[in-house]
Amino acid sequence: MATVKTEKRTRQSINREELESRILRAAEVLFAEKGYSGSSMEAIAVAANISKQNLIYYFKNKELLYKRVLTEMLDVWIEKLSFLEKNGEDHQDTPEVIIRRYVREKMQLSRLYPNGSKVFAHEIISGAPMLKEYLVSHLKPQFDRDVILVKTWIDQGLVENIDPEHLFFTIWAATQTYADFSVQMEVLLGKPRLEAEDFERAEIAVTDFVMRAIGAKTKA
Amino acid sequence: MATVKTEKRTRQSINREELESRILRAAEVLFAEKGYSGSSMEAIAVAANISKQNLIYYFKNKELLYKRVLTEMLDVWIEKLSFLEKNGEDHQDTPEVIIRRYVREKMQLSRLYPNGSKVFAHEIISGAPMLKEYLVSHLKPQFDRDVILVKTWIDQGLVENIDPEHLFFTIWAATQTYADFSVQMEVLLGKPRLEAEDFERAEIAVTDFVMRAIGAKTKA
DNA sequence: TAACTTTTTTACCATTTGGTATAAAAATTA
DNA sequence: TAATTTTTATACCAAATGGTAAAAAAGTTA
Repeated sequence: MATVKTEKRTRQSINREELESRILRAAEVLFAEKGYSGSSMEAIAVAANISKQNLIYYFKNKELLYKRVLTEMLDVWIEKLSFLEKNGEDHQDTPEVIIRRYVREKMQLSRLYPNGSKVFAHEIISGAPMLKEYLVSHLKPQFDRDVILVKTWIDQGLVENIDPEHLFFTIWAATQTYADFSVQMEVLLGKPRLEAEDFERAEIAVTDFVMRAIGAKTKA
Repeated sequence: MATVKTEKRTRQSINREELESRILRAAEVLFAEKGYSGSSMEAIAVAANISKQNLIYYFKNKELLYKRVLTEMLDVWIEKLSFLEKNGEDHQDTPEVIIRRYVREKMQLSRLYPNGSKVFAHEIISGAPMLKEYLVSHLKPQFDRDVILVKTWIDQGLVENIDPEHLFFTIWAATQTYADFSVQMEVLLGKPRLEAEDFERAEIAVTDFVMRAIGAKTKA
């Protein structure tokens, strides 16, 4: 579609890219914590260590910046979410192996991109005003295929007669909660931060739940 | 502490109560959709069908109003969350019966108070600035007792050797997601709204997952 | 080095926001 | 009915917000 211009890597273009991603990271943190309305351009600029007007030079308005943060995150996200399909058709992995890997990948997303997850959560809870279209065009087709795959597993007797749609809802909720609701867990576990070992325990626990739920044996 | 004044039920006091709860409902809807910063006093007033200055007469600032919305919701919430403890000690219900009821109650909260759930979710995702203290003082003690109860079940061989803390995290996440992420589900299920039947299916699915996860037999 | 492009800074502004001060109106009580 | 309290409406404001206009500064290229 668009003419791909092979960027010359001048000092300027390098700086620009670096600054752009610095802005995006700063914005992500703020949007995660304060939501869209609660994050001012001024505050984002300060967090990125530039002037507000310079921020506006790079992202000409707040909505554009917000959408960039969202889509940058979804690029990573969706790729992982399509895991099931990709691995299910190519290889001949068992449902257990596939789902086990799927849960692990989702948990890693929560651990590695907690802010992205939170921005996404705020957005969905708010009715997905900026994202609904994307959900319809990108997530739903993939979801439909994944649901069908699980149904074939059920037909083949590979897993219990579970509810495929709600299986996905439960897996997503159970894994994303470790990013979105981390503060609640910190309080309840009496820890200042969720550590790597907490995520490991969580991954084992959630994986075991899901394995038993679909009727697979638990691997010790 | 405070002198309990037995309110005389004049026409004024009745109107006041009715108006106050109308404001709280309107505020809840807005906070759920737009978050704290995204909901202006003006917009809340309009939604409650009064003037902004009149709103301020009833709730002298935004933070106070927000906290009232939160605590009104938590009163309902926490009562249901203490379900386990209450029923576990008094009656001699089996873990299966208790957890089954617990999941059902949580699902009902998502169905009946989706806005409250969303306000709560926004708040926690944002780091619980207004609620952290409450979580420490109210939710944690209760959580600790519930965890101990599950541990005794495990010791008595009544349930599988599950991870109690993460069992609760998973149940909460899997049930609350039907309030908080309803928009995503609507898109994926291709429905304009989640209906009663969706909640029924969801409740069955989630209950089955949890039952299998804890190692109880599924009731047909 | 000169022309040109990209980036940064400075100054400004209209609108929205949460909130105050105050007086008018309505309801309650003595 | 008069005095008092509660509720509502009017006028206003300082601070913050997203954004524009324009020029200075820095970097790139011919």
